Amino acid sequence: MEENFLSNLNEDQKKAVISTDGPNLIVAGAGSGKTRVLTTKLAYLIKNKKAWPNQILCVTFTNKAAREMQNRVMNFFKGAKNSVSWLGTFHSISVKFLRRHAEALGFKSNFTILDTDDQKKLIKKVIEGENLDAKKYSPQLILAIIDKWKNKGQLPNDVKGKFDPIEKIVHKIYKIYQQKIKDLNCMDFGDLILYSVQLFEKNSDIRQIYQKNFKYILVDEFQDTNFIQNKWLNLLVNEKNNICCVGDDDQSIYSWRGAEIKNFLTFDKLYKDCKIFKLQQNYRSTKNILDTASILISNNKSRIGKKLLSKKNDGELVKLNCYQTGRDEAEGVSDIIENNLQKKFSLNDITILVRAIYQTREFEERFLKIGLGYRIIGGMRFYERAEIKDLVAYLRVISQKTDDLALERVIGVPKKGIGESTLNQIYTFSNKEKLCLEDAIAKMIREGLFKPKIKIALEKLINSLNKWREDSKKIKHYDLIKTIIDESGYSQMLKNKKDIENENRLENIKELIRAMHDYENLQSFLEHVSLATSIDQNWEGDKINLMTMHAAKGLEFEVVFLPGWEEGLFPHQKSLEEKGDFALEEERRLAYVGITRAKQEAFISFAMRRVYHGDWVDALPSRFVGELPEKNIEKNESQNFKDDTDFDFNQDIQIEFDDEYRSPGWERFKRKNKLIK
DNA sequence: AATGCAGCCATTTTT
DNA sequence: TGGCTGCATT
Repeated sequence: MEENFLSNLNEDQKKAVISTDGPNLIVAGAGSGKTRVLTTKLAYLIKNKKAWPNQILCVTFTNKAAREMQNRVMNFFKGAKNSVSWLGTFHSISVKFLRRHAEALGFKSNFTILDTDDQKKLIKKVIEGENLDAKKYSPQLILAIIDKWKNKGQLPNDVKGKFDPIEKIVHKIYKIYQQKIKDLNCMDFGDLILYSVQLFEKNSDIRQIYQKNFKYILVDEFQDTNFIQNKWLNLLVNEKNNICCVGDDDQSIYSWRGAEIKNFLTFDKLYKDCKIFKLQQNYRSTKNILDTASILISNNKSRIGKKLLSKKNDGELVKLNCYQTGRDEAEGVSDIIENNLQKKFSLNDITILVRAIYQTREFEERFLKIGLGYRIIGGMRFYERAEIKDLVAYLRVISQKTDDLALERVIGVPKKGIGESTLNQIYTFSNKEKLCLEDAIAKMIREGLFKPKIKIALEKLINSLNKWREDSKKIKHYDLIKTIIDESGYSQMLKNKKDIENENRLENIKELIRAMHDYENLQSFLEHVSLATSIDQNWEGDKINLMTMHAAKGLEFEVVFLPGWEEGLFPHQKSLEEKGDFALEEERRLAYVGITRAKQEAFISFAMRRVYHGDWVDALPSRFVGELPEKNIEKNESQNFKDDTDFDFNQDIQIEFDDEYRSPGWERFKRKNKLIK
């Protein structure tokens, strides 16, 4: 059995697996089998009776990764009944803690998790309540600052230091906002981690229970943890310091979300007797692909530095294609797929990775036109669609009466003849009486504060909600939703609409009902709704994948297309403006992540002109293009221009020879192609 | 209160 | 380009 476990591993991997006790840091390059190591370690701990499955805390970056790991471990132990119960993302594990111990923090166990949309709406309400200019203080901006504080583990009373005028206001809003969501018995994403930390800090008895229980802690993608997540981990590590973190500094791409690479780089300072393992054998990509990625990333100054060795053959050269326009690029990519790739690969093996999600649109249009199947991972997510949010809002209020945000949506759809003014009255009343919206409405009805028409509408709604709550005790949640769709007038509303989108809406609702079957009860379904990540959507059928490079982290594909390598788009201008050289290096890491997703073939491309904001914009090749190693690359720019008689290449260069737009990559690109001396 | 239209703005990445 | 806000109309 033990042979079975370890025989698939190389020497370095084996060492990392069997070093179970004390702090361990595994520095694992792209494609070096870090997930395999982590999974094997998990199984190894169980097999050797070092711990029971429920005594291991294992944190992954996405739910998908958690699920895969769960499956793999179960495969090790065929017929085992115990799954690894504490395996999940920081957020999903936190929810588990918080549901159990909500009272200790003054919450009720059935709290609702707010999404970004809810957060913004709530902040907007606070801004309006404070009579502030919503233009100057956009919810977006305020939320970003609040999130930053939360990522650092600071609740309103902990935030200190010198405030600039804006931060002063934001702090005030933060205070009110935080109180409000607590009153609503809701938590946002940041709260899940933050309150877990607070739970353990304030209740050492509770902390000790878990600390004792978790004999081992395993952490994946450690390079992308932020301050508060690191603290969360440190609070749970037992006195033997049995914590094993896996990561790759070259794949740290989430600093904008508060991730601190410092956690990774100073791990051995925090845990003095830490053992460090390096995995440097790449089993994923061909030599050409790996060399391309390695040379590119070597332009970064701040990195631990490691040399990845490919276990594969040279493979195809990495193709570098230059197109005239964004549309040509989409056409070119689809041509390559149709003419060359479809013979060798299934569509599922082919993925297009973009910097920003809106870039998928051009490809979408093309694939629709020629009838190639595709799926977009991320973007407008399933649970962000209006009809889905509507129905989920009904479920939320039923599950928790105090969810005012959901009730407000419910009041709005289908239309009940209740508008802003009535809503404002209700809000005023609920503030005064310190009641949630629903209770406020009920009381206002009793006191006869509504006009007859409105009273009838609201009375009907309240009665329905109560009925559905009763129903929910008797019938399955996936039947409950059907009742709601029917009795709320939602289905009638859809029937009355006659636009093209309607079919899609009905499809989505069917899919919602189907998805509900996968969950035991209403609450666990609602939890899934708020914590599902973009890559948690369905991967069924044989289709080309479209997603951002961020979303592709941890995944691998036979063929990868990397379009849009243009200055301003990639590296993205906004990131450079914000954080300069630091951001540039992160963009480069993103490029590294992108290239290293490919197993057999990689196609990098850029366009000379592109439609942006509705009009044509000239583009320059990304500086990263100039950093690609000549010997591993096959360039296909020339024939594009040869075929095109309208295009005066020299003239275009002159136009673009503004200092402002000059990028190092472009200079080098031209030199290589003998466009300049 | 609901609908419709004009003009505005924006597009980085997400648990 | 297109989605969203705000204003005017019904």
